[in-house]
Amino acid sequence: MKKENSAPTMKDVAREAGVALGTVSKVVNGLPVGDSYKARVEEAIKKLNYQVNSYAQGLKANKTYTVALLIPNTRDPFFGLLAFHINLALLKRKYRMLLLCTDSDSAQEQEYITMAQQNKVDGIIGLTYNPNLIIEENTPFVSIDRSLGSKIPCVACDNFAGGQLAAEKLSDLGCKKVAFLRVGSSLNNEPNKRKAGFENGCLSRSLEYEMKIINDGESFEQFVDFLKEHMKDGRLEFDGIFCVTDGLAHFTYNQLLALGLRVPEDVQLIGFDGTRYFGTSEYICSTIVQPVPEMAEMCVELLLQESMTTKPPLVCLPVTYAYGGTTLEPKFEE
Amino acid sequence: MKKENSAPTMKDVAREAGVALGTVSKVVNGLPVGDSYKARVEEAIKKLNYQVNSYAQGLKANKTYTVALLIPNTRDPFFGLLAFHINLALLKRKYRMLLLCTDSDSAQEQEYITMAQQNKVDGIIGLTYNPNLIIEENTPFVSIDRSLGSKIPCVACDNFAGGQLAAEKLSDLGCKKVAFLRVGSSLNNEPNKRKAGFENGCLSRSLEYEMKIINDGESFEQFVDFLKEHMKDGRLEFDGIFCVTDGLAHFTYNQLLALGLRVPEDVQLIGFDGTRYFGTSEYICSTIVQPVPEMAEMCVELLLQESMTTKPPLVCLPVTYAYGGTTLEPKFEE
DNA sequence: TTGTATGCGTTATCAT
DNA sequence: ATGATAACGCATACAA
Repeated sequence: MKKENSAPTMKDVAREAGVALGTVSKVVNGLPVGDSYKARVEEAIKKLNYQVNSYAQGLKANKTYTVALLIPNTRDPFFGLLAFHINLALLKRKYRMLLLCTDSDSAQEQEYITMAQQNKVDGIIGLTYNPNLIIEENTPFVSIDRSLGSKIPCVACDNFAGGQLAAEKLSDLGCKKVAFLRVGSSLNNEPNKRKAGFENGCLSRSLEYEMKIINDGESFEQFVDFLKEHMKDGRLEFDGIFCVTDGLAHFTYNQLLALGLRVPEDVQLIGFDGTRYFGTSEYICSTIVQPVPEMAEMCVELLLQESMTTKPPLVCLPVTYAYGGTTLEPKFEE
Repeated sequence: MKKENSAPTMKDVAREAGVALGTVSKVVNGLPVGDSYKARVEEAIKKLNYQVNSYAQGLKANKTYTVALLIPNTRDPFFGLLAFHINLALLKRKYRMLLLCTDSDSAQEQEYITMAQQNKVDGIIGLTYNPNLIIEENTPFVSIDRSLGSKIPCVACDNFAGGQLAAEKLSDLGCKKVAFLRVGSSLNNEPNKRKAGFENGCLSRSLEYEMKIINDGESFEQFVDFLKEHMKDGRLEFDGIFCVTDGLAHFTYNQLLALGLRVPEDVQLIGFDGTRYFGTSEYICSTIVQPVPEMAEMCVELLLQESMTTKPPLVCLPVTYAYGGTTLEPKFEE
């Protein structure tokens, strides 16, 4: 009577059923076993309410069916959506997910990677910002939105095409002079390509444009100043603005209203990400939508695909444009 | 040469350092060891890049430092915020969190509880809807927003006080006749108390009120019909509306505008939850704010508090009112 | 087909 | 203080 209240083990089941330990293991794992034995074992399992200990299983198999997700938080709508779909994709495959919110702390990112490896996870999916991340070779890793070297696959939406699409849409909707507002990351990550795509789109449409780029951590007030500088006689020089994220678009929307401008009549506004009210309602603004479910599936697929000898270093998934009230209605298009 | 690429084990470290297995264990766990031995072991650990296998640890200790969180999703802002703070609270205590999004599927809820127990988690925190959930006694459980029996602590905000506060605020802000809009859950959960609190508040202030309650899954169109029925000569009979969630408040806001009404000038609107744009910006509407960080801390505290012999069956945390543009500004108050 | 024995990586109890 | 050894719960190769 070593442990009164502890959960029953295979040994307990074997004793209860009057069979050997190995037999129980076989029944549990669906290996061929005599019918009468099988029945007795199953009865004992039910009686004792036995459940296999997956920690012990993992110890044997050196496989844990667990994947860690490193992400800044689940409070930002984009991150929350991403975490949700990655969770579903993993659970669908009978994998468990360890959530590690880094709270945008680079030191935490490194620490949690170590923690994940101690947990002997089968792989790690990470949306990280630490520029000096050290990834051990022995744990499969998939990065989101940022390349971590050619050996580690990176999954992102097609940010360049998204920027381009934004420019083309603004042009299609009748804009003559547009602006690009961006909070720049010093990191060399995929979302940075939105700028190049936008410029490319403007050039191909001969659309006049200007850009205002501030650094991460700097005050958004600079955008307000920028807008004010381009006001003349109560009118803004721009009739279209592309913001690098929906969050910035929302901020800009409020500023434009405060300046007495109408959106979309005076200025049209396009954001990026595809953020919706309450996760599922309307879009908060007209936006370039990231294919989050597909990105999640791709991350999981790439991570668990053992057979792939050479994994693609960068996968870009297609984006779409969605109307969200801050551009002229589709029916107004030519 | 059994496993070429596998992670190094304690045995490998012992061999490398030329000491016994037990000595390595002591060094790792900070138990007294001779200085020269300690140095050698630490050097070997660094050289081999050794990391303890917490699965094996858990097997021995029958403790895994892992907690499972059952939640419908992380896409809804409230759930995303809650998951984030629970994750932080657990990580702060060196606990790991298994995320199990149920996608509002009752069958999944039960299945994931079983899965969590197989994983030998040290406890489960659950925000669930399955009316017939079976919780094994042997795993500590804390429920959010719904009582699961006197043996299982339930953590929630003070929903009754929140409803009451909403009524009082509307009264303070000058409302004469108000309405309560609610999507009812057939479940006997805590948020249902918002209704009773609101009624109580209206009565204590002698505030005239009416209620429109639809069942979960029914169309929101019924609310639109309700509003239209109470329109007379382009004016609404109500000058204040309390919605059971911010999501419903947002929907109602749009409907009111479509009916040609001004918010907050013609009708003031208060929601519930404290939802913010992008998780951290302004409130989406005037709202009763749930103390999410405190609720998260309380859940974790109650779950891990071994010493408590008798845990409280229900803990209600205080709510606050926040201005969010759909009520008259505070300065307008008397 | 069924039972037995060994090992997975760690901790803890022993002697030494 | 240090080293050997048993045990945690399970899977499996092997013996019966």
